[in-house]
Amino acid sequence: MSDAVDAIIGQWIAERPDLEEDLWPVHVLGRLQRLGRVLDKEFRTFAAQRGLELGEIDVLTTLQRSGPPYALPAGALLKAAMVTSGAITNRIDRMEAKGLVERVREESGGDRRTVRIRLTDHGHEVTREYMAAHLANEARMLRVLDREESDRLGGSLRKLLESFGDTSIG
Amino acid sequence: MSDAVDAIIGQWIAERPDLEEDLWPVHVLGRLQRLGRVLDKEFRTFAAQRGLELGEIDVLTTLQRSGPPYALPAGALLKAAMVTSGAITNRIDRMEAKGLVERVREESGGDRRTVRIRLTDHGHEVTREYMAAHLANEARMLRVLDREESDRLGGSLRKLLESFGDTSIG
DNA sequence: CTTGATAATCTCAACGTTGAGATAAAACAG
DNA sequence: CTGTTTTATCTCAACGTTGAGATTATCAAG
Repeated sequence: MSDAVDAIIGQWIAERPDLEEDLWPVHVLGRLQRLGRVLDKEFRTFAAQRGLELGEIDVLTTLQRSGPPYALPAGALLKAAMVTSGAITNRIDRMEAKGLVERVREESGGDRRTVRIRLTDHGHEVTREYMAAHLANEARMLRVLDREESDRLGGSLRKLLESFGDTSIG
Repeated sequence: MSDAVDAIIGQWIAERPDLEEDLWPVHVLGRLQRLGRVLDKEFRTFAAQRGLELGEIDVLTTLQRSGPPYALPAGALLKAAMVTSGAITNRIDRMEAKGLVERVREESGGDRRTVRIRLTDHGHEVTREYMAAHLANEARMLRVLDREESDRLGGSLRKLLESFGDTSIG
């Protein structure tokens, strides 16, 4: 049993034997980096087959799971998506053109700097269909792990995320 | 102990209780997706502090660990980096301008379609310094896991990578 | 009030990647 | 040989993100 990371580590040991003792973090971080690329590609293709961009999925699901009234300020989406303000503006522009979300400015009383992004009925429907298909796809992708190993893996990953400060979606 | 993914799953259960049984893959894949983003940002910053792009690191380390003569055809770099041909051409252009690599076309006998990318002395030096700092940084990032948990985590990640077909760097 | 600082969003040029197509060389078939 | 297919690399326009700056609104202090 060996994967691409084993091959990479083997090359390093052959070329730089002096580094052998220091390569152990690559077993974890090299694989995480590589899995990040693989999953990104997989999810991007999955979304594209449904006419959606990965960043758009991000916005749709964030709004959906935020619950009624399915509307959040642009700034909240920005933090949840871990991207810059320019990226969110572009996403909302595109998604508004597709009829998935709409910009709502509060007329009376509220903070007139904020723009709330609200799921349209169409956006709701697209998101519901997408989530069902996406979760089925994710279950398929994890067939190789039994439930116990999956749980233990999730626990270790949680420790890492916490230690990196990724503890909140607000 | 809870991280951003716990928060996301909690929101989903509140908004869509009917999905609760289907959310378990998110404990693993949601975290992998999120760790991918976090690590990408971390490594990108780390490289930028040394005047390098993440894609450039990719090329430098691939050439270094390939061993003497520290030269590979553009196509090999393309597969190793998991990017398209246009991306590799651009990277080589930039890195050649920085004096990190050089294009070598075989004059006599060889296949004149292929272009071999070779590490320059400067590229060698930059790569050696970078690897030492990078491995120290990676060890620091994994402080939160003891060696046993780290090994077990690496093992589960290897299973996933293999099941996704990521078994070779050639 | 008025001034200054902070906050939320948008604008825009620069950047790296993608993906289709072009170019050129090599391999193969007749 | 000659013509076709395949392989390796480069070209280029389109795309999404970044990051700095502009715009507009709110808040705090005097």
